[in-house]
Amino acid sequence: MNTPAKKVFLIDGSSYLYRAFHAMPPLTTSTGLPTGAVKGVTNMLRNLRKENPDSYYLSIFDAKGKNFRHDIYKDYKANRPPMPEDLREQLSPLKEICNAMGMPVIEIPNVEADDVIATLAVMGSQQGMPMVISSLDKDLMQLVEDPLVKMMNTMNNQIYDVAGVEEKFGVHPTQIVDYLAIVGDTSDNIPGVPKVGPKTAVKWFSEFKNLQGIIDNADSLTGVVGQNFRDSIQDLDRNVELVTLKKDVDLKVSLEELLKAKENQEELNKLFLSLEFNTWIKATSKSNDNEAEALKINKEYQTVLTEKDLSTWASKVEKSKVFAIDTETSSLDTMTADLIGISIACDEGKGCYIPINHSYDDMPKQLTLDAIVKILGSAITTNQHKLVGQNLKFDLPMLNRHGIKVTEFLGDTMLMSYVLNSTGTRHGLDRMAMHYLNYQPMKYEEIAGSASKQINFAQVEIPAATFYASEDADITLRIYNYLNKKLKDEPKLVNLLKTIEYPMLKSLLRVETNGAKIDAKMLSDYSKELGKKIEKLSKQAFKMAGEEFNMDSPKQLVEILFNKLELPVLKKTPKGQPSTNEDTLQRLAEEYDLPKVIIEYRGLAKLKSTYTDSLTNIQHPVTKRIHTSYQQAVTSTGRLSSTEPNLQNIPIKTPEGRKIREAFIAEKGNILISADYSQIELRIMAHLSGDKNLTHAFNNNIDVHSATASEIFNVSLEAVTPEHRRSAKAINFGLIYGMSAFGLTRQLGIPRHEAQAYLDKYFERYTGVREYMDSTKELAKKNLYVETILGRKLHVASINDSNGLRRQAAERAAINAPLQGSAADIIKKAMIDVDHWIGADNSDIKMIMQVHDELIFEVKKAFASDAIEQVTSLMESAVKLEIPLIVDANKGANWNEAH
DNA sequence: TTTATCCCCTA
DNA sequence: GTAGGGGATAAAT
Repeated sequence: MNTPAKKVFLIDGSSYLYRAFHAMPPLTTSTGLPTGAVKGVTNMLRNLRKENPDSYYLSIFDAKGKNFRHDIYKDYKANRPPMPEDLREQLSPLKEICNAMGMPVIEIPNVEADDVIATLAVMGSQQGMPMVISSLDKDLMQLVEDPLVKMMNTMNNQIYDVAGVEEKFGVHPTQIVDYLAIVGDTSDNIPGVPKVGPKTAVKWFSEFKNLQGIIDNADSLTGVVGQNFRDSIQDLDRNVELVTLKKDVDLKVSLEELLKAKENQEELNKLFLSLEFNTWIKATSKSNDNEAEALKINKEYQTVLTEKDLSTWASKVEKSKVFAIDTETSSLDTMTADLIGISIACDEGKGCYIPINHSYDDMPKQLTLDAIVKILGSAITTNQHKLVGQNLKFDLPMLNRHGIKVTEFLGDTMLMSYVLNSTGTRHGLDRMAMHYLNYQPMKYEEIAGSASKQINFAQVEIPAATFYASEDADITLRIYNYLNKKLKDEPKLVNLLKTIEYPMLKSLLRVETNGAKIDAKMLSDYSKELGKKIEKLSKQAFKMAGEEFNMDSPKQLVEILFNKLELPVLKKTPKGQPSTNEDTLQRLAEEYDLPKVIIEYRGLAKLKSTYTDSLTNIQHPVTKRIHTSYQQAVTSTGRLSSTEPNLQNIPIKTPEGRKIREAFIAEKGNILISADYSQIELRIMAHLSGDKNLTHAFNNNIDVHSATASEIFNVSLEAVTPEHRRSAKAINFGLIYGMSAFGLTRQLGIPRHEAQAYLDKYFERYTGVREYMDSTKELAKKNLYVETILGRKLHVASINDSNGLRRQAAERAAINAPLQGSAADIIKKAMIDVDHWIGADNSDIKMIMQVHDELIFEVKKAFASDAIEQVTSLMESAVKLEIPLIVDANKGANWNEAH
């Protein structure tokens, strides 16, 4: 061999598969096939090969069957639990990937992977090839005695040569076998000498060189460990034999043959496709019809600067079956932002950008907005039923404000993706492009910079803007086409989009635009008041602590409470730090004073920072109102979420907190109305389960918690005490959350067996509920999703997870999802109906907020009674259930009064 | 400047 | 026990 030898990597497949299985989240394909471990190992292999491109790779797996070690020692590996089912399922996909990557799989029946690796290492080394064993198994360290053999932990890139082994174990690789024979190996169930661990073993080896040396001097070993060693001598030969790797396994194939393997990209693409590792699919030179081909569509993006080109695109819009549109703007505030440009795509791979308001030196002349509205705007308006976009809740107001009237549309890719699988990916354009098209579009930061260096889109040069904006429209169109195909098999979801999500988008637009009026003066006064109280409390706290510290810092608080003042640590955070949360402080407050002050401080500091200060800050400069942004494609269950600010977590529990609600007011001559569904999730539970007792309570307008208390405690409805009712309420709530006796114990502060007795009694009386919960779990396990009353599919990925904790969490989520999700469906339907009734530009009544089961309106005082009647009626009849839906509605000068 | 952690507000 | 958003601090970059 004259050419320098290439390295050969020996991959210990099983070892990595196990490690990845525990390290990776429990991913599955859309059909439920577990893929987390395969993904983890494949990723590792890809990285390894990237680092070492000019090398050979062999993958060694454990094969079926017992081996000679089981004959020597019947308990060999006897402590190994069987491979979890969802790991076993990943074994053969991984082997296929290894083969396709040109890392041929070697498994020899009745031979352990370690012995195969040892054999290969010797074969390679004899031919002068550097061998790298990629494994986590310390048995293999013995092979490093060969100067051509090294070990590598590919998870952290640590390399073990002779020095590395000595550093890690304190012994030379030639001593590893003896070392393991003494110390033992728990993973293989090989018992070492009792009480002898690494420290003692290393000490002995440094003194007596090897196992024989130690045995020869056994009598001189002192103490219990010395005696233990003398007692164990008869087992040590066996241990040595177990630990020593076999280096002469008959592989039936030569190393040369194995090293001829080549990667097969087409095969690999097929595997990646079936495992849904879409981002790894790579185009092959040979044309075929897999998804990767989408990448090779040529991009033809045009800048439109003349009326002639504009007309051409207007007629393309007219002739197209579907076109995607995207707007570029000067800010994210649709009420004030300037329109910087519009991009359009009518065919995949082809798009245009029409700059309108770019502003920089040496800029080409742009078309006027007037011309654009006249030529293109009318084409868009008359063809709006073919318009698709990504998050049209943003683009529609931008277009409308600038004279391009769009009230209808064909589709919104964000919502299409959301209804298909709310949790499959996030539903931003970039993430969807990666997920569905395996394509990474240009990022906004790439052309506009990021953070403090970010420039306005108007300053982006038109050629760069053309590429970025056209690509967004193009990608939107491609994603639309892709998802539209997927929706062909999902008529219920199409219906959900058309009857709920799309109308909801338009209603939300109006709600957001309406905004809520706040009393900024009152908030800032309250903020000052809170500020004073907070200052007083912190001074008090500093005095008690004997020093000043940052009370907002849990870390510093731990230092004061538990180190300086030596209060007992009752609870730790997940990361191991002593917990200082309210629950813990409350318990400490029984004995100590400082925790009490901190609790009070925290409560007020929260109100000030999160509510009084930030609400005043976020008041809109023009309207002076609060315009939240409702996120329609974020939650797993179908609920909305609210951001900037979050109007769905305004305090209500404490009097201090409720003062924040008093700041939500109405314009002069107006009044607020709040209408909320009563017990909606429990009612849905009654409807879905058909449980007789629950249904009876709701049909006869009986207080449901009292009814439950009466059933559980065996007393008449009249005899239910407040304490009974409180317990029953906790159970009813827990039910919705898929509770366990453990959770109830914590909630009610009662012993576990008592909580269990309540639950048993509950399910005895409400058999329909029990059956519903069981069948929901079963369905979830079978389908990997559950459904809401309007047919929304909610996927529960971990429902068959081998990890008990994860699986149970998924089961609880599966029970909760149809209840929470159906409630979300119902209020969305109600919002659409109410919004429809209100109509456009109605100054008598405006819908201004949604808080999951509550709608808030601002109405003319004279119209309040009519409004309450109409809103109540529309909400109660939003859907027809087996039990009535009840809405409580109230009016008031502010939100606190109205609620 | 971004990311993680802890805490706390809602239905 | 379910589902969210977000502020402040401290560490990582």
